[in-house]
Amino acid sequence: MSANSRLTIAAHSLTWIGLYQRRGHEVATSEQIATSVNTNPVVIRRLLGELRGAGLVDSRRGAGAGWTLSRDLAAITLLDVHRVVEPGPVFALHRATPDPDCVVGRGIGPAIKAVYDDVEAAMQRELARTTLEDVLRDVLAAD
Amino acid sequence: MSANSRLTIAAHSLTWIGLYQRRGHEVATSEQIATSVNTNPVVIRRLLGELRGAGLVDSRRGAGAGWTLSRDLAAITLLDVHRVVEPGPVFALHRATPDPDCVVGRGIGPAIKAVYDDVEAAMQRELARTTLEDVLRDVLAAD
DNA sequence: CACAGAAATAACAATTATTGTTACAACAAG
DNA sequence: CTTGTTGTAACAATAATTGTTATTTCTGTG
Repeated sequence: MSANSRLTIAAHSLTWIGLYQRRGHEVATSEQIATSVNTNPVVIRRLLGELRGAGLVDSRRGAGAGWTLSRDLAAITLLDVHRVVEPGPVFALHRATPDPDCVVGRGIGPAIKAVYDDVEAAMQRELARTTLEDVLRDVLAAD
Repeated sequence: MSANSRLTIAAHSLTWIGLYQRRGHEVATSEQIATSVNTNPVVIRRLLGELRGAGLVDSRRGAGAGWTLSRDLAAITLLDVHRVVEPGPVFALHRATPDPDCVVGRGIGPAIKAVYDDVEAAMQRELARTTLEDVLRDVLAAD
């Protein structure tokens, strides 16, 4: 697969909007965000559009339009973002059903899925520990 | 990307070889394994070839050839397998370098990478907790 | 030595996700 | 009405996974 930087780009975008608003601006445009991220504005709009669907950001249209956070940075965890931009499991089970006449073929699916579920849970616990406020703090501290 | 079932197929293959050997057989052919997994033998050979490079299996060529485990199932964790078949991080950073003239552009990479590292570590801890012996036990218990 | 069975390997197509890009429609502030 | 920006569609480029076919290489056995 090509590199999957959706979570990175989404977190970057939200953090940028948060800092921009904190500095007194009303709305951030996808053009501005794209400049900081170094990508195309449409990429930003697509991602932020998904995040809007999850209630993390709002958008205004028309002249003077742009994006605003729906919640404070401190109320958005990386897990919140991850859930939106990376749905679906990290590991897939078999693409085709394994041989039902084989013990291993019959039992391996459920057996390994139990492990995958634990792995996902551990991942989510880690992602939930960090808010975008934490990220912004680290960003500013490193400057 | 297409579904990533490499870890699942690899674990299935190794578990199958382990059970087959435990039942008194010398070597397992990719044809047999492919039947249980329900895929093409070449897919199995490719994966097992990578696992051989990591010292998890051996292969014999010629007539009566096939695959054998290099270690007991109890000495192979899912992390061992994962390391071989899914190298590289779960989350990628930016594809293109973010704007160095922007505070967020400068700092977001290291800030978020620290989180990603913690997530990977948590994932690996979980994967290391399960051996293929555990998997086989669950498989047989469910039968 | 010849044969047969199986791995080793190369090559290709199909599918899919991500990313970047262009173009244009929809919309709202002034 | 003009202008700036989102909303959206459409497309290409890239890349990874998976499946498949075909061919070569190796080795045990008769």
